[in-house]
Amino acid sequence: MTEQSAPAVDDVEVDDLPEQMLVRRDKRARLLSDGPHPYPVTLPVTTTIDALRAEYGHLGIDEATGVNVGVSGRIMFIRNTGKLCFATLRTGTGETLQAMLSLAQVGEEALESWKSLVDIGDTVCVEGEVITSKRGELSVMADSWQMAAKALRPLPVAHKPLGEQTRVRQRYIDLIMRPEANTIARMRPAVMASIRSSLTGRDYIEVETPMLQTQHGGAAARPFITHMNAYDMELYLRIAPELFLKRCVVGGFDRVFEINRNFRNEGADSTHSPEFVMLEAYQTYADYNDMARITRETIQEAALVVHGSLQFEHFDGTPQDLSGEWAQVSMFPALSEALGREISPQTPMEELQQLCTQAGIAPEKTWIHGKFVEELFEHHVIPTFTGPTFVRDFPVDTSPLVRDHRSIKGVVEKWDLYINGSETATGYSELTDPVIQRERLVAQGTLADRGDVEAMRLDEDFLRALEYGMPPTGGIGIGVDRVLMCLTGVGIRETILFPLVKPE
RNA sequence: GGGUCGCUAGCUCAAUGGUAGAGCUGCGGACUUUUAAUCCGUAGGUUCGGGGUUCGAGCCCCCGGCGACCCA
Repeated sequence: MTEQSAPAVDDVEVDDLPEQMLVRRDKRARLLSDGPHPYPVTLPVTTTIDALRAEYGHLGIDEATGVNVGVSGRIMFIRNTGKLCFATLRTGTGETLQAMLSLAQVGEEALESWKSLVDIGDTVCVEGEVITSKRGELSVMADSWQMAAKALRPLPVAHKPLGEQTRVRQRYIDLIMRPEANTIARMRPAVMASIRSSLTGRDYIEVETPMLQTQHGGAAARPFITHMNAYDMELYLRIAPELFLKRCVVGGFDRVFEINRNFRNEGADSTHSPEFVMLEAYQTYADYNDMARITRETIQEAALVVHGSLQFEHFDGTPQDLSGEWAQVSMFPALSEALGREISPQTPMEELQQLCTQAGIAPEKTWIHGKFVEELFEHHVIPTFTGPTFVRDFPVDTSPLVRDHRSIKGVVEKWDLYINGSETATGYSELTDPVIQRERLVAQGTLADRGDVEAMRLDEDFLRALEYGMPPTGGIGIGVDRVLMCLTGVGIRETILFPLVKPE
């Protein structure tokens, strides 16, 4: 592209723009030549819409305060009459304030430029007195106005729901238009802070462990693979921080946690995102019962922070009750009851395969005994849950990092927490015997060699760490996105500001 | 992976195989207390992309793209 031809191409592209964008570009040009500047470096802002609402929200009808302010906001609605103009300014929190421009106050020139140059979607700054209108609307009666940011693209109509595509692909529009999007986006950091506070309040230390790993482990999942040029080697984006956090425990962190992103190279749907936020926490001298209690309390404390109650409603009005103790079921007995026949770790594979076929579940070649049991459980039992439920005592062969149950043969001390049918957290009494751990990981390696892309690889350094001795330890993983889902009722892509989407 | 549905103006949506429309937005005009202001006038389209059937395709057929839902 030569310098001579570039402007010509640009001109063609500009000519192709919809009329409304051309109009706004023209208004920008007029602002540049005649003022006020469409993109000023600074403005006489003295307060915020939220602060004005808080301080003067109680005013009655047609009151004057004598207080002069400079305040800025995005124009959501405009109502112009001949000599008096109204605009609804909105701030990021969704709070609004009315700007009023009267001929008597701002003069003919400023009023005319306002009417001809200002559009819905522009961000403007008005200076003037804080008043209420004759209808009681809190307003600033402008002495002058300036442009804060001229919008070159029109906003969607405010009265119709935004299309799903726009919501996800252009979240900034979603945030401008939909208060609910804003609320959810602000709920996430509140929940993150609450979780941190719940754990640090229980003497946990937060650490950060590698996201780029030379071998992936700590969960059964397919990793993303990347390449490091300096060492000319393949690296994996982590699927879990578990093996590093356990190294911390070996090193003397008796209570340790991490909140960060995990990456799993699997499908994306309303409950799965390829990158998601996971809390993992480990506590020495705790078992999976202790960790279940901490999990429940942590989620309950987060709900209290954002809803003020453990009984609240989702955005669609669905009631959610997180109060009290949560139900606990044991996997094999619950499945046996649902199927009306005894299912145990000793049930023959052929019988499980047959049950899957009857249930319309298509087994995959890589499935092992415990996987069949878990699939049957998901199909027959999980849909019957009515509130938050801990599912306890999982098959040993699908949980290679968990210790055997202290009294039941063939299962491990692991639970999964289901809320609204979605796996929200998991907890263990961790396996601390380095010899058994090695045997389990060797078995995983065999599965991987057979083509199970989710199986773990042998992590020699992790085993070496365990061989120095890890005290009895309980561990949990809480899906932060899933917690947000149960607090809001929306899909995982709505809890994430910028979920991965295929390019348009 | 399989099935169903969707993609039309800036936005949200209409349109028996027969002139592509509406509301809001925009533009021009009126209006000094509006609240999605109102009233009058007016502009706005490569119907997701490609191919086919037909006198004629937004619509029917095939291929592809993106998405939603259900199933596995």
